[in-house]
Amino acid sequence: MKRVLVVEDEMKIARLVRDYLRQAGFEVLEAADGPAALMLARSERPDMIVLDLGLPGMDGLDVTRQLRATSSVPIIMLTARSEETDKIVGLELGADDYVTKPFSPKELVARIRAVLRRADAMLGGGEIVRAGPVEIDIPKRRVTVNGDEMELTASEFDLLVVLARQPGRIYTRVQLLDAVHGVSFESYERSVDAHIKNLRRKIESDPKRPSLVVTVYGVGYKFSDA
Amino acid sequence: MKRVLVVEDEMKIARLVRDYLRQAGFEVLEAADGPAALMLARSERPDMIVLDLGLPGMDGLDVTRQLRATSSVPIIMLTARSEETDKIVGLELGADDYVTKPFSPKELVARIRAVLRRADAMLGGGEIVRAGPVEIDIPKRRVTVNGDEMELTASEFDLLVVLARQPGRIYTRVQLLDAVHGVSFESYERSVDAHIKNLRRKIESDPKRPSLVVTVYGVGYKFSDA
DNA sequence: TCGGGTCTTCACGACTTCTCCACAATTGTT
DNA sequence: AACAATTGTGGAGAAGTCGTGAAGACCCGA
Repeated sequence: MKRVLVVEDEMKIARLVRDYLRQAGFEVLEAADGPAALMLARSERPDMIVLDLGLPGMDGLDVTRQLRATSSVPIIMLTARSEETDKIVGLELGADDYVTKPFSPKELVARIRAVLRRADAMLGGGEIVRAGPVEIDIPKRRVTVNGDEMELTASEFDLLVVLARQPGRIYTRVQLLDAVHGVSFESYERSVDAHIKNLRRKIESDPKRPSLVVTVYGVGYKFSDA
Repeated sequence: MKRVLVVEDEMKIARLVRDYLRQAGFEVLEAADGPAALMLARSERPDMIVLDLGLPGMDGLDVTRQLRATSSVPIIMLTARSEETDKIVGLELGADDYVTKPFSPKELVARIRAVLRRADAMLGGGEIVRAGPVEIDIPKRRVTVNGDEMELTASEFDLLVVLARQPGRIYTRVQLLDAVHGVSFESYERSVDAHIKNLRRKIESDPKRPSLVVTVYGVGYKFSDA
């Protein structure tokens, strides 16, 4: 049975959605604001999230960003019809679909089913990136080097995925920062160096002489394609 | 520039979409039915396809199936609100996204961009510049001369790219300085000479008699177009 | 609120590259 | 040919870049 986290501050709508989803055979978790949503998402790991963008306090887009930082859980956004810009930004942040208010519960359920099916199809394929001795299971966020599993932090993982997806391609520090944070956040470029250092400590056989994550002097870093 | 094939039988919608996509900087190809779409997709190899499911004659889902049989071109489906089953089947057939009518062109463009971005990340467009015996892989910043790989510094590489992009075209030292640094930086013009010297040492078979990077007395340098 | 992990930022040393100069070699001009 | 202008070149010092450890900020779960 699939579990859906509904993030909605308006009681009336929340109840409507909850009842309808239960009727349709889903297990429903509820949160009324951003922080609660993030907490529940982490602790309960629902199969998908229905997120109202018009939340008080924390903006719905921020919630999306933060969720996406550590998880690829499918997200459907609820928006008032006027917030078109939000929709677009939302889609770019990685929301899987959105529904505009007013909506029929029937439509919402249909979309939830569609998104879940799509997610399942994805998972079935199981996206795996291989590069040299490194193997990355993206949905599971698991990395092995020569078969040995490594424990990476969120940033280290994101960095490695970007680099390993296209071995040989060189990325600047700014590009890599973008990969780690959703959007280009103002910050010290060289924090990338620190992450690279830690990443190397974990995945390189001789971190002093990196053979996987290679620095390109004056430009940035790349995953070796030799 | 990205090329989008729009498959739509209703003239009004087709025109609306076409105009909006052109405005957004896409090149637009058009087909009004399934067979035409398949033909164009095969002959023109567009970067993505926007496909109306409600086509006369051949069903949009059949088109999807046939496309998928030979290609992995990204597909966005247009559906009328009621055809829910179609949507689901479409996604299972490998469509990348769907948009329900009525839709805003802005939304469509946003989704196209999102899908293209995803596809790009997958592929990694390798731009390659060739000039004489020199081959330059820009994203990888790799240079080969007659197949032998050369190690260039960042400045040498930047210089070479500018010159090799348009063999025969003559650049002044100032222009070449601009190429190396972002904007025209106040500095000693003749440091370009030093870089040219080092570059020649690496890529010319006889650096004393340069045949690739040629000096134009009194003006500057060019890449030989002979 | 605390404790543990992660992320950012900083400062320093080691290293690479760039700039700049002086002088030599070449080219163009008279 | 003689001269002037321009370019080639080696090399030294300046400037830039990277690796690193450590300190503090930050975040999250207990």
